[in-house]
Amino acid sequence: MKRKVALKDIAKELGVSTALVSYVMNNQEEEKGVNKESALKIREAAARLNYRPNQIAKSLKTNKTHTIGLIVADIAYRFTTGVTRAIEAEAKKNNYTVIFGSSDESNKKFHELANVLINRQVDGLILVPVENSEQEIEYLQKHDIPFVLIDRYFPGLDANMVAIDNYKAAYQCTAHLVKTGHRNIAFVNYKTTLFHLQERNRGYRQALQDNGIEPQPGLVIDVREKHLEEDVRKGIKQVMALNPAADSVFFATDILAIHGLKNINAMKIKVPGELGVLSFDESEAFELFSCPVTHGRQPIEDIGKLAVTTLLDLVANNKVKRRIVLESDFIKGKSCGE
Amino acid sequence: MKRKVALKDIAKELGVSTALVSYVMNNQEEEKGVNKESALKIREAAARLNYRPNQIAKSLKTNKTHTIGLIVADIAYRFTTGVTRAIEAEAKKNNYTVIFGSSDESNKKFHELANVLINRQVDGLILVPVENSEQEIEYLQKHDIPFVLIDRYFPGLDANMVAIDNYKAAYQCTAHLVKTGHRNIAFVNYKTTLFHLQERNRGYRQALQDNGIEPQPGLVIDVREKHLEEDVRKGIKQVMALNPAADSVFFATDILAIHGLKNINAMKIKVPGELGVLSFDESEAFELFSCPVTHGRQPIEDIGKLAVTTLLDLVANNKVKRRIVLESDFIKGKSCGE
DNA sequence: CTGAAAGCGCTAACAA
DNA sequence: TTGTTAGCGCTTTCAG
Repeated sequence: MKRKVALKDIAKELGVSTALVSYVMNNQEEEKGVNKESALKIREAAARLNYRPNQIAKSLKTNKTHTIGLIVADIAYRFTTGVTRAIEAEAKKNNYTVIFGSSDESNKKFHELANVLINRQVDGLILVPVENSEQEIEYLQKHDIPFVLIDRYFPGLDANMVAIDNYKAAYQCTAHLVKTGHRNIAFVNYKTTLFHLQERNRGYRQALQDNGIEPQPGLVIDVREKHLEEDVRKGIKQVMALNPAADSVFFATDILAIHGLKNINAMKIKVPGELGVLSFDESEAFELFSCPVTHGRQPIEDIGKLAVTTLLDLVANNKVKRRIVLESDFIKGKSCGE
Repeated sequence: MKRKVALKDIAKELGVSTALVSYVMNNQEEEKGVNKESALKIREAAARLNYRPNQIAKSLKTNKTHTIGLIVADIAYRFTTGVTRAIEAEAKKNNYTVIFGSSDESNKKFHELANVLINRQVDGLILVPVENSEQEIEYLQKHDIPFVLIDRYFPGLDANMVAIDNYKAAYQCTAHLVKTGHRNIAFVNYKTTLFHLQERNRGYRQALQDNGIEPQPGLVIDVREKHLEEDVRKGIKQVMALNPAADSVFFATDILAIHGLKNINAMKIKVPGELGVLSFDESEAFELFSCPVTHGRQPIEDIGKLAVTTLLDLVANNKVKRRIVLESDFIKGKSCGE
């Protein structure tokens, strides 16, 4: 790469000081009362020499990078692409850039990424925490590093966060299955300590109970993340083989639903005839299924947007404390026999 | 945020020079011949004071940020998530970080993003160029900014790139439809000036010709990116209404295929019975379709990996010139009546 | 084996 | 209205 042109090059070219050039390049000509003519000359020279301010140098001086670090759980999730897009857009609106990494649900990678981002002096972090990442979160708190959790959170940690009410969402979904005539409702969820997924579990159970339905242990499928395909396949087989067999399945996440539907397809189970299906969170893939899938929907745009605004408030004034809980939507399809 | 601890803090704490601390923190104790004891003391103090090297300062000094800028066309594409993941992994292996932005197929955004990334002193760029971005590319060339194009490229521009042979891929796909007994093969593609998509067009035409099939203008559907849903819907209707109607459809991209299949579902057209379907590039969504979709597949992992290695070679020695053209795979499903 | 010091490109307080 | 200059945190040369 050629030697880059710096402030002092254009100062020298024009025989003015670097301060003057700096003022003009930062559009402070007004407040600093720079002569209109000088300003013009400087702009012209900057354009001619193709001057590009070195953000690195600027950051070192101002101790602000205008950068947000984002750690997502898995780049392949629909939640991730949606929220990343929203975060990027909102960040851009505020003149911030996003540096982004995926933990792939690994606590080790989560930790490493946080380190890299902090060393790069990001102004703050937006995090989708993974299982067992409480320590890392506490570390950030202890060291006053501004951050906002999204999607997931830990009940015991008083951190800034933007998420939905997972209990309520799961309750609504389950209640919808009951309302559409189902009694033997299977529930497919990850086997995890993540609080937001446990909340979905709680919502499912409570809705059953409130409708006078005895929960059947055989209808609850715990899926190991590492054995996703296998466990979903076995789970679907299992709930269909019970007596009485499941009349419906509630998938706790879109990924689980996709794998479930794949198997339902393969097993030639009719939806909604033989089996009602409901998913929490949606996927574009649903549109190719033989029947519109009824599902809950997170307000992904809002989550991303609020995460950024909260974080920037936090950066500006580190006394902010916000726990934002949003409502989720519910999209009626035909997969529950509505 | 609390005041961070810097090199000189730990130097002062120990009564040694910053140089010594710097050597140890960069694991240069051997080559610089630092006393083992001093090294130990320094490491201990660094840990105790929770020292974190300021990458910004380091970058300013070394003129290397160890950062790759990545501009993708749309974060929602499966190609994007796959290639981003591969790029991130390979970058990490080489101790590089990825800063990432999405142009959303807009040339303006592409330009702005390139600017931001360059100002942040990324060591190099990996780009999925958008329509009409030739100027930007030429600018980068003129200013010796290291970059690699992926997925898309411009035949007239002699730039480093990693992509597939789109002509050949489309030829193979079309030939497969012929081989499986189809003659009235519709082709759905974007109306675009992007070379790689035109190449798919050329492959389609040539395959028809080589098989003695007269191309029918009515079977070629040009989709406007801004009117994706509408144009695909109308297109499917149109090719089914022709006389003779289409007996198969070849979708030039996964997105087009998804929208096409959605309509095929809605119109209750039987695949493969009434209509053969073939897609170039795949989507997880295909798995929920009533029948396994035959499709071409780009070697996404390889593209990402090779893009990074090429870029890093380029950064180390700007004389590299590489135009890497990869073969694409072909996945047989059942959607062509195989 | 260790320390002093210059300087990366920029900002901003202060002086003129 | 403009110029001078210290210094952000780090690397690295040179001297001791």
